[in-house]
Amino acid sequence: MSRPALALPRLARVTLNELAYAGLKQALLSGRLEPGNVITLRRLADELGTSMMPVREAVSRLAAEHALEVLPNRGIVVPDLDRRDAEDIWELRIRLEGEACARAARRASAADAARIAKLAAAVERAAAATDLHGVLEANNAFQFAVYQAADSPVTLQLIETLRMRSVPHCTAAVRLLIAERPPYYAHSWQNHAALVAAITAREAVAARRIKQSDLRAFRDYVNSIRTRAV
Amino acid sequence: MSRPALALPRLARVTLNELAYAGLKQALLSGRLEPGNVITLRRLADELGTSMMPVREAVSRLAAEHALEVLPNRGIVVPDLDRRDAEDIWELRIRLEGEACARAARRASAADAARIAKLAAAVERAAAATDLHGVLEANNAFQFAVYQAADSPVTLQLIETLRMRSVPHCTAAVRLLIAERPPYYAHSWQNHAALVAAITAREAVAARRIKQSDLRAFRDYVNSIRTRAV
DNA sequence: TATATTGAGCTGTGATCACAGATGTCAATC
DNA sequence: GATTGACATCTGTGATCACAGCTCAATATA
Repeated sequence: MSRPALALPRLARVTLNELAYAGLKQALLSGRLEPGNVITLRRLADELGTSMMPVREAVSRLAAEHALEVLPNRGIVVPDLDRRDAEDIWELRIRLEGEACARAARRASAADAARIAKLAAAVERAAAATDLHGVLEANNAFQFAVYQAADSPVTLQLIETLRMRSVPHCTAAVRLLIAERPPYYAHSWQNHAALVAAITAREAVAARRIKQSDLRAFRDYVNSIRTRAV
Repeated sequence: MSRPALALPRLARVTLNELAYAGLKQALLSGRLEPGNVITLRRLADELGTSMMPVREAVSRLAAEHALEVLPNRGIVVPDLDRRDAEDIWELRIRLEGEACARAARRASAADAARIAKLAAAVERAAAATDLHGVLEANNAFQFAVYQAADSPVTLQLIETLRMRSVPHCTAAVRLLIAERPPYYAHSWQNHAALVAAITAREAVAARRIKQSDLRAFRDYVNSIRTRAV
């Protein structure tokens, strides 16, 4: 037994593969990749300063999760959702994210709650600056802090998968939202605040209800923008 | 416009990557890969008669879904679930598969119901022959026929992900079940029959209830076997 | 006999190359 | 002027190779 005994959870070396995956995931969740955007393995590899190998594995993973789509000899594209998949995903997000909020309210420590409150404030600041990616990033940080407090790694993973498909579908609408409708989303901040309050007060039922009605309202807004755009 | 106009949903060429992925997925869902089994990229490539390339992408995908785990310089292993992940996954399976059964009851056509009934009978035959992989395969065919009837592709995908992690966790218990406890699982067939009946009769609430109580009973059986084994 | 050490043989990771297929441009044709 | 055809270019896929790091068993050491 020559291995240093305390290296137990031996941190796996950070592979370029993982790096590329994390980068693409972040790009999807922050709205930097939008439906229709076509990218290329070689271009991505150049940007990362690596060969195509790590990138193609990362893309392959995301394609398996339907977060990206590989067009045989044309490139890689961010897929848009057809009506049916969109409905499915909204329904599942409402169910899973609602439940995660309820769990978070039951389990969050005071420190968790404080951290969550801080992140909620950051979202508001980013929106005030009409910074699209800033809003989406801050919002993700806020939401995932809540879901992390729910202390259910598998649920967290499913939510991530769903959001990677859902966010690009919503990006255009969010851009409009923060650019043109400040009064509209003002009441979304009230929901954020209410959620933070419910979690702090350990009111699981209220937390679920707030998150679910917020998501439904957001879904309706996105749908209204999209049907108008067509 | 020289392309034949009717090739619209141009069927993507079947890549070796996809083939390897499908093979591994099937191996996991049918209990041919059990927790602790260590495999190797090179061995898998040999078995498939290809290079390592397609296999490693397939493994990479499954590792992203936590269905496999890559041990840095030792090989690839089927991970077993710790208590917390196991609880999470049971909870989510109960929730999602229950809901899928309810949807299936609402939407299944008569033809769907008939097909489902046939597949349920096949499970029983496989169990009578104490054929472990046969049981798991027939069971998957039956269950997924139900979930397919639910007509929610995204839900189906999430259920698949969860089952790829759950099935290996249960395989040992199922082996014991079909080998030593025929009277025990006899009442599981009653549940299958009841589920088929509920779907045929379009009783969504009953379908959900039956599936959920069946899953809970199965979970408890698996847990009892596992704690006994320790 | 128990412990330490070496080294050969693995492992997955990443780079590079070859290739079939699709695309889009541009000239030849009617 | 509109259509067709061919060719150069670019795509992802798969094979092959080099390599650093770990494992594990045989060996040396006390």
